[in-house]
Amino acid sequence: MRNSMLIEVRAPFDLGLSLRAAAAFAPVPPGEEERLRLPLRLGERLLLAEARQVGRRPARLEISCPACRPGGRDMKEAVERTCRAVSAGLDLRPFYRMTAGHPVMARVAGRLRGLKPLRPPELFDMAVIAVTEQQISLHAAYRVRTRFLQLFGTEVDGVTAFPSPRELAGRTVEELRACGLSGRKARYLLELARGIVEGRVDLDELENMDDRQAREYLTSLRGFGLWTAEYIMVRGLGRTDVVPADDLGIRSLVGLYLGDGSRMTAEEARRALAPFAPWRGLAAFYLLAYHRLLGPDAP
DNA sequence: TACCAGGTAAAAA
DNA sequence: TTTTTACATGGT
Repeated sequence: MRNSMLIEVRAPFDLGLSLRAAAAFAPVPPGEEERLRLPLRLGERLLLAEARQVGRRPARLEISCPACRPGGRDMKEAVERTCRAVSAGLDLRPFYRMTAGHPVMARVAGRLRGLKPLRPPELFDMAVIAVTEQQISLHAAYRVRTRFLQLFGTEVDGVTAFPSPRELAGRTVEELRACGLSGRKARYLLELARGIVEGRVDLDELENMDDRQAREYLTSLRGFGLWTAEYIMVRGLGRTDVVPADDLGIRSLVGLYLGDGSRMTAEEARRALAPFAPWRGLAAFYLLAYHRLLGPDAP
């Protein structure tokens, strides 16, 4: 056994396309990167896993973890976590079958074949991302998050990992505000981090909940409203039927591609996406990715 | 300079 | 109960 493994993932899958789509949401020039580099927390250790695609049909990834013990339990977990991060088990074919007859979605899905949503390595990371993106523009949120990572993150082989809940829990509101978070958001994140450390909150439990339960659990946390809960569900948990319809970007985009071009209300966006159940979240994700990579705003 | 931007909870009415 | 308001940063 080596500390690198070949893993078959559900085809169709295009890692490079998925990476480009993920990168297109950040206000920085897209890289040429074809590898996924993923900082993972295994127990108290922070280590880097890498994945690159080595086959299309069947779709295969080579997953490596230099710091893992060859054949060890840590290697096994690194592979599992990496698979989860690339939505390896997601079967896109039923989604493609469903969109095949749709005047807009057929073209969108056809141009993005093999695109899967990439998930952050930890749900806590996703919670931080979601809270930073509340209300302010994505660009402003990105700047805040960059400072957050500079101040509180840890670098592993050139990739900056988010702080663990334990690492963040020892900070103060003032320290968090230094990266541009509002006092409110700083308190939300500290409250979450401390809740996790003290065992009152367990984000990993969300994996075992259905959509309704997860929505309820997340919205019971202070600072986590419906938008944040659904945003975390679709991006962090890979829930393919969940759409944060309150989201300004989604309302604009659904209006643009499935409506008359103007921004919809949340209710209109929900109605417009209803025909795509149980793939409403994936449909919205494909529209977003299409718009960023190939649409009028594409570079 | 304003105003808006992938919201939310708390205050005020 | 429902409706305002404060909050942070960054682009236009």
